[in-house]
Amino acid sequence: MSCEPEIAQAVRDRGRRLTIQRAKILSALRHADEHQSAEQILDRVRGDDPLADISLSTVYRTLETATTLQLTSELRGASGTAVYEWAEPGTTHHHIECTACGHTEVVELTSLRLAEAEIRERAGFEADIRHLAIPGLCRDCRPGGDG
Amino acid sequence: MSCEPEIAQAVRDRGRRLTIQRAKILSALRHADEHQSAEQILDRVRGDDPLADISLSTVYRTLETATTLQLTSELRGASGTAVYEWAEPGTTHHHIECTACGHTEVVELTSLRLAEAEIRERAGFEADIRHLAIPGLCRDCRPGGDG
DNA sequence: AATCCTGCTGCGAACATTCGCAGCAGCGAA
DNA sequence: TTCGCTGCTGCGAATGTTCGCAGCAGGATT
Repeated sequence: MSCEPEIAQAVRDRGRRLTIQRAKILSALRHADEHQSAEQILDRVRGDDPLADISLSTVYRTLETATTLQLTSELRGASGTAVYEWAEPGTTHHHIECTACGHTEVVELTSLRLAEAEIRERAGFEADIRHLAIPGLCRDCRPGGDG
Repeated sequence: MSCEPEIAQAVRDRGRRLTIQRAKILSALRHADEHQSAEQILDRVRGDDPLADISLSTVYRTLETATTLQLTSELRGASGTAVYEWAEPGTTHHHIECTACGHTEVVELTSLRLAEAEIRERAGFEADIRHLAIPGLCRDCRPGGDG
């Protein structure tokens, strides 16, 4: 697809090598319409090309690298399985996950911008809160109930 | 120690059974001066009483339950090993962890109160941001460097 | 004090993820 | 176009955590 050169460029611009494994893995995630686990990504890659024999280790390593490069983001929720999504540059969103029923919603929280600033001032850290999983209780599960 | 009755009460008040395993596990964490992994807690329990043969599964299950009951909090950083700490009621603090070197610091972020309110309004979730691990780059690891 | 219900535990297996190592391949230089 | 450095991959083992199941034990009731 047309965005593959962009992916290639993005990887190389950051001083990493573009391997066919990386190209396929990142392209699969780029074109998925929702977040994917490592195994799901591997299935997609194999679906596109059954001869592509990429190891699961490589999927994990590629996603780790790409997350460092801010091309993707990683979410480790309570489910026990980490999921990954393509991080469209300049976009921000946050996942809130019900610790009781597992239901998740996506919200963009403007107040977290303030948190980034506060962290910079107080600790000198450059926090990355573009994509974060926040635990909580959803409307249906919280003590107060529905209302 | 003197706080064991309080732990016992806290567990029972929440409708759970107080087993010797839970008492020992929670007491060990309560008296640790920093956050502990499941394995470290098990070592402490065995250190106090070498005959106490508690399984690692039980440590994990107890910590999961206690976290649900808000007696403890769980932090899953990038290190791959989850750590737990006693959650003193009414207290709040946040861990920022450098994704490059692993260095962590503890800060209390007042701006996250706003985030809780924003989440309540926007999604109806009761978020629990009392203790959260936030990824970022520390002063030494961020591109800008030391300054 | 004895009884019962069911929540909790220990065990071992399963699962998700990371690591170590030897060999392969991207890409810059010649 | 070839060469060489070294970053990347596949494999399999190790690690950290969760799950399923059978039996035990907390604590309410009598």
